[in-house]
Amino acid sequence: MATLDDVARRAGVSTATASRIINGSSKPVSAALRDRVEAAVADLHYVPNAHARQLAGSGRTAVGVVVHDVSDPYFAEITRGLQRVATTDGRLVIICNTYRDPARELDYVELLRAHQVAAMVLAGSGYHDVAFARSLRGKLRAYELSGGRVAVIGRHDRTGDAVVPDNESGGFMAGEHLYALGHRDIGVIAGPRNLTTTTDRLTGLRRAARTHGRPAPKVAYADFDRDSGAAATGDLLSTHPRLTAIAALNDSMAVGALAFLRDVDRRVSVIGFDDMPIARDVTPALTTIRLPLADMGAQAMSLALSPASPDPRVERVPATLVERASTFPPDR
Amino acid sequence: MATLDDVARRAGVSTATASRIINGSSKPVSAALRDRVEAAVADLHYVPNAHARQLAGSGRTAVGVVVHDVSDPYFAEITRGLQRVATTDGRLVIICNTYRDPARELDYVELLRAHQVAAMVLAGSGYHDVAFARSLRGKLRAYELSGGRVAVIGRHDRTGDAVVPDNESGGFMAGEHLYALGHRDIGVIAGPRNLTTTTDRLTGLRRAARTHGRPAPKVAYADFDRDSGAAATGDLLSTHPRLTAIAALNDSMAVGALAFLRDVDRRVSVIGFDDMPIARDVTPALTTIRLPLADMGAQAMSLALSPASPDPRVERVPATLVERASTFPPDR
DNA sequence: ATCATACGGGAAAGCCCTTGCCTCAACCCA
DNA sequence: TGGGTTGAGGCAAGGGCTTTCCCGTATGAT
Repeated sequence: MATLDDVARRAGVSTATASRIINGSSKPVSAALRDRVEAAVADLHYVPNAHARQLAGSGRTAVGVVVHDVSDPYFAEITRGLQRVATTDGRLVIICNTYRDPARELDYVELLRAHQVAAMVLAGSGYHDVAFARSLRGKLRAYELSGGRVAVIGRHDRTGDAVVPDNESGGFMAGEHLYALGHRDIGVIAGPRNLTTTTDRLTGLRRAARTHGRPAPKVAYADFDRDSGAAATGDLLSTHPRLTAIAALNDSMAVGALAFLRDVDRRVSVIGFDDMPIARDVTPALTTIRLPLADMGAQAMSLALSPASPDPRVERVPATLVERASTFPPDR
Repeated sequence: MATLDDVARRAGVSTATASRIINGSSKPVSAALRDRVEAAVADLHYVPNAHARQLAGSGRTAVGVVVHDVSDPYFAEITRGLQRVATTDGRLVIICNTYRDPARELDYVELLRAHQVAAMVLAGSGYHDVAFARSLRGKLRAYELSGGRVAVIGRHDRTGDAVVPDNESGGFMAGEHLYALGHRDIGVIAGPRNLTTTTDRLTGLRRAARTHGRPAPKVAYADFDRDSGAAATGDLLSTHPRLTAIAALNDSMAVGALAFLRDVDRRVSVIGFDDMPIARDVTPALTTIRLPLADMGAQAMSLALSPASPDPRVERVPATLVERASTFPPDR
C-alpha cells in the first residue's frame, strides 16, 4: 500500500507539503508542487490511511449506532434517518447489531469507544436489568468523559440526550381504539419482558382498560418477530377463546397474528404498533400506532452530533393512531 | 482517555508487558503482574485505541460492505447473512449505503480502502456503465494489490470471486410460470435500466416469451420500490389494457402492483422476485422467484474472508419458483 | 561451582499521518 | 540599504500501540 512518504518522494516534496496539499490545508502552496503531488497521488492510487490520520489528527469523524437488528424494518427505518443526517455531516456510520443480547450491547459500546467515534446512538437498549444498566452507564460515562457524545432512542435509566417515543400513550391509544369499537376483552401480544418498549406499551394498554372499566388485557409474550407473534396468537386464543381483539406491540407480530387468524379462519380485530412500511399492504390493511421512525433516528443523530449541553435534552415523540381495516367492532 | 501508558504506569510495568497481558500474548507473564495490570485496566476503564492498534499491529480486522440501502429488505437479508459470518469471525462490519449512486459507490470503495478493511463485499453494483466499471476495477485492483480481498454479489464486468444469482433463469421461470397458466400477453415492471439485475431478469422473461411463441412482454421501468411499482402498473395497464399478468422484477414493486390492482379492482396475476419475508403476508400471497438472500450474503462473506485463490471462484445461486396465490389462469 | 537454558520483563523502533515551529527567500517600505 | 513582512516549504515531534530484540535472573545439568 502506497504511503504518504511514497507520494512525497515521487513528487519531490516533503511529507508535510504533500499532506497539506492532499488535505486542502489553508497554507498556500505553489501550483507546480500541487500538480506534482496530485499526479503522484493518482499514479500511486494513493489513499491516506484512515487510522494513521485519526491518530495524528484531531477530529474524530466516525459515529456509531447500536441497534437490535438493521434487517428488522423498525430499526431499518430508524437507521435510515440516522444515516441521512450523519452522511450529510460527512461522517462514516458504524452499525452494530446486538440481536437483543445485552452483553453484546455492552461489547459494542466498548468497541465504538475503541474506535474513537465522535458520537454514538443507542436504539433499543432499554432493558429492565439493573446490572446491565449500571454497567452501561459506567461505560457511557467513561466515553463521555473522553469527549464522546451519546444519544439514546427510547427510555433509559440514565440522564442524557434522548429521543423518547411516547410508548405509554401509544399503548393507551391502541386500547382506547379497541374499547371504543366495543371490544370488552382484548389480548395483547407483547415483546420480550425485559424491554422497556414492551412494558411501556403494555402499561398504556392496561391504563386504557382501567379507564374503560374493562378487565385487564390478557397477555402473551413473544419476540417482536412475525412467527412468534403468530404462535402467541394461537396460545392466547386457545386460552382465552372469547377475545375479540388483539393488540400486538409491534407490526411484525401483528402481521403474524393476521396470518394465524387467516389460517384458522377467525375474525378478530388486530392493531399493531410502529406503522412499518408494509403495514398498509397486508390484508386486511393493518390499523396501527404510528411512530415516525426515520425522524426519530434523524433527531437522535442530530442530538448526538450537536455539542454537549449542560442539561440533557429529551425529545418526546408522540404516537398517532392510523386506522385501517384490521380493526372493527366485535361480532356480537 | 486513558492510554496504555497510563495503565502501565499505574501497574508499575512497561507498556510492553501491559500490551502483552491485555492482548493475551503467548509470552508468559507472572500472575502477579497480570493481576495488577488487569486491575489498572478496570480502574481506568481502559479501552485500547483501535486506530493505534491497527497502525501498529499487523492484522486488518474490519470488513466492509457496500449495498444500495440496508433498509431495503433485499439488502437487509443479504446483510444479515454477511454479518453472521463476519461476526463469527470476530470482525467489525462497516456498512455503506450508496442509494444507487455509482459515484457514491466509488467513494465508498476508497473509504473502505482507507480504513484498511481486510475484505469488502460489493452487493448490487452491477451497473451498465463502462466508465464506472473501469474506474471501479481500477480501485479494486489497487486494493487487492495491497492485500485486500473482494467479493461481489451479482454479475460484474470483472473477474474475481463472486456470488451470482441466476437472474436470467429466474426471469425465465417467471415467464414460464405465467405462460403455462395460459397467459398470452404479459407486462413487466422492471427496475432501473442501468442495473444488470434488471436486464438479466428481463432477458430471461423475453426468452420465455420466445420459447412459448408469445409476443415480447411489455415493459415499464420503475425503481425497485413499492410506489414506483404501483405507478408503473398503472402506466402499463392503461397502455396495454389486455394484459392478464404482470411480472415485477422484485417483490417490493410486486407489492405495489398488488396495491394498485386492488385499488382499481382488477384481477391480474402478479409474480414477484426475491421472496422477501413479507411476500407471504400480502394478499393475495405473492407468487415469486426465490433467491436465498441471506445465504448469498453469507457465501459472499466467506469468499471474501478466505485466502485469495489463483483463479476466481464463482458461486452460482439458482432461483426457485415459489407458488402462492397471486398468480392464476387468465379469466377468459 | 560453572555453564547453558529458560523465562520474565523492558527499551525502543517503528506503523502512517498531521501540525507547530522554523528557515529561507523574495519582497516591501522607509 | 536595512529591517520587517509575507509566502513556501521542510523538520521533527508526537499520537497510542505492537513487537522485535535484548538483558538480567533463576533454574537445571554437569
